[in-house]
Amino acid sequence: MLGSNQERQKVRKNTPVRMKDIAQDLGLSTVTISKVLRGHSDIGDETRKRVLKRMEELHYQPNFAARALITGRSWTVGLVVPDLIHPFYAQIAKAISAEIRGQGYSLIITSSEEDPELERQEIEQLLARRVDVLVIASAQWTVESFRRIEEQRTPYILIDRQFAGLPANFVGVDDEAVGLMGTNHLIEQGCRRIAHIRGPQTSTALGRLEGYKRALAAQGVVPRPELILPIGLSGDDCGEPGGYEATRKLLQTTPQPDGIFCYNDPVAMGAMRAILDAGLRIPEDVAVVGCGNLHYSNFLRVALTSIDQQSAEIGKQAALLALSLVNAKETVRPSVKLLSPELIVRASTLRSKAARPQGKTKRTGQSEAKRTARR
Amino acid sequence: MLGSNQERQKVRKNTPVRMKDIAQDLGLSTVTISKVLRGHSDIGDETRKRVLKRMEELHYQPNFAARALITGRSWTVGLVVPDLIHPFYAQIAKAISAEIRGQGYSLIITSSEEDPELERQEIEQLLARRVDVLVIASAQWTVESFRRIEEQRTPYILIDRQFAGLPANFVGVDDEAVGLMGTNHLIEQGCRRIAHIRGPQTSTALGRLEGYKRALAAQGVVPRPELILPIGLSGDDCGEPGGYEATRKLLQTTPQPDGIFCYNDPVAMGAMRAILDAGLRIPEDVAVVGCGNLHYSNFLRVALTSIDQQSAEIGKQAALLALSLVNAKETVRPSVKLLSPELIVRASTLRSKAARPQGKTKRTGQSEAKRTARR
DNA sequence: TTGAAAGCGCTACCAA
DNA sequence: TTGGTAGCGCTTTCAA
Repeated sequence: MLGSNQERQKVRKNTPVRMKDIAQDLGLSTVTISKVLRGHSDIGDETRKRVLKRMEELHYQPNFAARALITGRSWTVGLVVPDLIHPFYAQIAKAISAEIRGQGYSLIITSSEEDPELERQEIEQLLARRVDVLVIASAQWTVESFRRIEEQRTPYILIDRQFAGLPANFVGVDDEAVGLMGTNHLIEQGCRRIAHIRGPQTSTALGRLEGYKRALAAQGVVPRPELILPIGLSGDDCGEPGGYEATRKLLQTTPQPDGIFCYNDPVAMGAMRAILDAGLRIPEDVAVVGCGNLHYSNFLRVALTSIDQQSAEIGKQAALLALSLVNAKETVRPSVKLLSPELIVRASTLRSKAARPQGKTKRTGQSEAKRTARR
Repeated sequence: MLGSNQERQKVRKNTPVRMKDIAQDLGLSTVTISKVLRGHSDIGDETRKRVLKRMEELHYQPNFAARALITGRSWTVGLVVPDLIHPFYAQIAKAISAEIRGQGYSLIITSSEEDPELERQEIEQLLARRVDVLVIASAQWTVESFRRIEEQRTPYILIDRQFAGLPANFVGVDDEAVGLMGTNHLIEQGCRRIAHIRGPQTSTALGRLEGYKRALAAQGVVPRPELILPIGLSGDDCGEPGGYEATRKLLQTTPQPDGIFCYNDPVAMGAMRAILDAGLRIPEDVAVVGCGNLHYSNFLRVALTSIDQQSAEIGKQAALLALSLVNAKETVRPSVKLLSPELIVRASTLRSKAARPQGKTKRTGQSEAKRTARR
């Protein structure tokens, strides 16, 4: 046994073990080894055991490239996100990774930096690598990239952001429900003049805006245009500073808004800073709701009520859908999964006992904070 | 032109374009196509142009698997981190990705969830995929996994956490300098009884502790054991709640500490909460320094002074080192890159005008906050 | 139950 | 300057 091993080492120095090596050691053919590896039934029990034993001994690792070449499957999932640092996407990446790991898949992650052109290139690169399936949170404005993917017949799943008129697989939160939920919560807290700081022209932002309007409409309130502001400041940087600027403007309208539903948490943080800077109280004078439930929402000067977007669940569902797509024999028709958002109530909207959470709602204190360490 | 394309499509339906297809179309051999693709010099100008044109037209994409099989290089970098959601690691991942993108490499990312066994499996998986180089922020206690990597002769780089006695490539921040810097800053701010909430038994935590002690020693102060506490609460969860518990204990010692140097930002956040809950002021009664400079440090009830760990720079340096390793003809001897940390002074330590930042130090207000949006 | 032969798409080597 | 030949390590097919 050991003898033949050493022999091999002599001949092939520093090269990984191949099926051929095992076959030669055992006086079998590579075909037999291959079959054992993949659990074929037509192999003698005795032979199977010998082969498995030798594989162990030599730390045999099948060569993915060779396998991919012949099967046409790379056993990789490609993920494209606009920004890996954003906890929302990081969480999705983590969930996908965890879900596919057990099935022998690996995850190639790329970050498009919110740049459509870069995203296009990244997709090309992943297609060239023949990933078995693509999961994309797109920063595109057009659907052109997706046509290219379809040409290559690589299955793909959009997450987070949808495209009207593109019949593609989609997993994301129901953004209209997000808008409804946030606005209704403010109404329940007794807010009467509710403003909205809206996001860019994405399905996400438009959906939330729509939900905001519908919630008001349900109360017979006609949305006042001066209470719907885009995120302040132009350019890419439309987070905290943008929320600050927009809120400064909002506070100058009379009568002042007494509640603000914000496109996302950074914007809400900016809004809160502007409110505090103006000498007003949160939530007594102005209540604030964010979206995203970033994990630090709890540690702000005023803990921020936010709408959780189920990032882990989005990742998980996307992964499951991805696995089903690669295993599908034929092209299946696109499936759309809309997840329900969840309201996390914190201090920024909690006005006295008037608070009466309803529906899918969670109240929480500091104890919820369970995050991280070791760095 | 179009004619031959359609012909091809007839024969090979739904299969990606191969070199062979282009060769046949143009009456050349695959070898010529291959050379054009890789920019070999020994190809006629005329031929090169024709080939490139046809490649365009057919959207030719080289098959990575085939190329990998023959060259033995997979053109992938494997990254293993303990937790993708942690901004520190996310930032590193992003920086590596950006750095290798231009060189034709893709990044396979896996998260070990701080679980050594899972990390071992992930490394095995990546080795089986023949990644060209591994970058690992390890959650291991032993060096066994690394021996396996060395056996396979895959170059690897440790980041963030080091292992004593393991001569491996390393890129990380100088943790002793971190400890020195944080503690010295507190001293400069006039703190006299400086406590330390220490982390687990990793190189990172031990280095910071060492720096803390050295800074005190330089002042002729002998560190008092009752002022050095491990993160409170046992178990995995040693972040914010742990910092809270440890600080509650610290505040019961007499005389009370007037400054706390914390292992990381979550711990510091817990510490601040405990201090405020005890009715004390930050920084007047107790000043607090964290480590990590998580991007929300600015938005806390009291903005947190923190020591930045250069995550982007770590990622970049690791990527450059990785690229140099895959291109190295022979095994090169391990290189160790220790980056200098950077002190970011905020409200949690800024005591009146007594503040006189010195050395590599940055003072900052809200304006520094430049983060994200579109979600 | 086992294995010989063919070939996946590409590149290395050397001859024309 | 161009291309034939010979594989890379594996799976597929089909014959023994």
